[in-house]
Amino acid sequence: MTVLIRKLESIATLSAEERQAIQSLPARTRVLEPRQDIVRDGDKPSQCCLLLDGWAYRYKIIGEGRRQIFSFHVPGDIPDLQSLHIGTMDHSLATLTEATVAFIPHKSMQDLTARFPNIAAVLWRDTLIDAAIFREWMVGMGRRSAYERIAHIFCELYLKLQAVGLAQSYRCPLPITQIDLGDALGLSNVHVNRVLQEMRGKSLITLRGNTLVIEAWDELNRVSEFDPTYLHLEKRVAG
Amino acid sequence: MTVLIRKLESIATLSAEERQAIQSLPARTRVLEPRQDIVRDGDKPSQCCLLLDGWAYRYKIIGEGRRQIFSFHVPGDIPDLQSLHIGTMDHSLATLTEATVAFIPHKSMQDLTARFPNIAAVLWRDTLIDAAIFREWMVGMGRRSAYERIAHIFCELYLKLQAVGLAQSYRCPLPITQIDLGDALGLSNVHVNRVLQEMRGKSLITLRGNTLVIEAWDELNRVSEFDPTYLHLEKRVAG
DNA sequence: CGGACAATTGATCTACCTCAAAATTGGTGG
DNA sequence: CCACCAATTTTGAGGTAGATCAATTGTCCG
Repeated sequence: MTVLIRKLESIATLSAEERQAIQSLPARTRVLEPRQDIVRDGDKPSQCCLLLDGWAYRYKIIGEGRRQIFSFHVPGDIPDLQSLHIGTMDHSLATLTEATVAFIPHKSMQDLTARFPNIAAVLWRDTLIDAAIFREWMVGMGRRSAYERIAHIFCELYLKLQAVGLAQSYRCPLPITQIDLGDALGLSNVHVNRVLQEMRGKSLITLRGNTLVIEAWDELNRVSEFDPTYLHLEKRVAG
Repeated sequence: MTVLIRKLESIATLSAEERQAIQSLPARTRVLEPRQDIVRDGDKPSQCCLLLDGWAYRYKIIGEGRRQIFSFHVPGDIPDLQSLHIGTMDHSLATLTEATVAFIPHKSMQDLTARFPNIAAVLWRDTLIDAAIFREWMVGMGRRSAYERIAHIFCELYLKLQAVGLAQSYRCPLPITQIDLGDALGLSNVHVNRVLQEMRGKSLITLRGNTLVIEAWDELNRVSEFDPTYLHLEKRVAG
C-alpha cells in the first residue's frame, strides 16, 4: 500500500494514523498479463483495483471498433475508484503492461472512509483531479491541433510520473503504442507518427523503446500552452 | 433547496432527516445577468454555487480566444461542487441565461457532509457522474462525427432535463447558441449550422427560439449510438 | 530464423475549417 | 406598431489538417 500512500500524499496530507489505516487495508494481490481487461464496460464490481506495479488504461469501444482512451494509470492509482459510488461501469479498465494489482473490497473502502472522513475527502479529491484531467483532454480534442495535443500530453504524463517518483531528468517510461496515443487524443496512428517525427526533427523529444525523453521542456510547455494547475499537485517527490 | 433535493433524488435516495438537513442549509441568494461569470479560472472560492433557476455552463479559454465548454447546467446542479475539495479553479463558470443562484459556504457543506456521510456519498456520486459525462463527451470529440456528436448531446440534454422535470413530450428548452454548441463539441459554428439543417431536413429535430423538439427520438438514439447508462439516473420524474 | 506487431512512408481523399457577406431574428425605444 | 440595432443564423467559396488505405520496413522475442 506504500505506493498508494505516496500517491495520496502527492495530492494531500495524511496523518500517521491515516497512513496506518491505509497500510492495513485488506487486499488480494494478483499479477496480470499485458493488455488484459480488469473491469469491463457494464460490469458491477464489488471491489476496487489499486495498481501496484505496471501501467493500466481506461477506454470505451463504440460501434465499428472505434476506441477512445480516457486515461493512463501508473502505480499508486486506483483507476476504478469511482465504482465505489457508481454501481455500473460505463467503460473498461485494462492493463497496458504486465501489472501487479491489489483488489480491495468496496466494503473495506467504505469502512475506511467512514472511520476516516479525511481519507474520504482525499479520495474524493483524487476523483475530482481525475475529472480535471478529463476536462483538459477535452480542451485538447476540441480546440488544440494534433501537435499541441501530443506536446501537452507529454508534459502531463511527465509531471504525473515525477510526482510519484517514477520519472526524473526529463526522462520517463512510456509503454504505449502510437495507436494508443492516437486513441487517447482522437487522432489516427498515421498522423501521430508524423507529428512525432516533426517533434523529433525539432529536437523536442526522443521516443524509443518505451522511453520518452523530453529534450526541451520549456519549448514543449510553450507550444502546448501547458499549465499544470489542473493536476492539482500539492508537492512533488524530489527528482 | 427543493430543486437540489429533487436533483439528488434523481441519482440517489435520501432520508427525511437528510432532506431536512439540506433544506436548512444557509444560502445567500442572488439573481445574475445572462452571460455573467460566477467563478473564474484561477479563483479560490470559499463557497459553492447552487443553481436555482436558469442555465449555466463551465468553460475554459485557451490562447487566441479558443474556448472549450465542458458542461451545461440546469436548476438543481451545483456546477462548482468540486471547489469543495479542489482549492483553485482550473476553469470558469458562468450563467447562460438570467439565473438565480444560491451561494452556500464551503464551511456549511463540510458540516453537512460530516454530519451526514450518506449526503457526502451522494454528492461525491454527483461529481463522479459529472466525470462520466466528461468521458462521454471525450468519446464524441475523439471518435464521433459532427453529426453523431450533435445528435448525442441532444439525447443527453433531453434526458438530464427530463430527470429533473424540466422536459417532457420530447420538447425542452435549449437557451444556447450554435456558437456555444460548437464550443462544447469542438466544432465551428458554421459546421454546427449545416449539420442542424441536415437534421431538420431528415425531420429528426426542430430547433427554434431556444426550444428543442426531438421529432424522432429512436432515430436520434440510433444514429448517435446513445446509451444513457453513463448518466447513472436512478429514477425519473414522471413526464 | 520466423512471426507478430509496431513504426514508417506514400498517395489520395474528405470532413470540417476559415473568411466573408447576407439574411433573419428578437428585443428596444420611439 | 414600426423602425432599428445587435446578435445569431445562414449561405457561399475556397482551403487544410488530418483521415484512410495500402504497402514497406523495423523491432522484438521466442
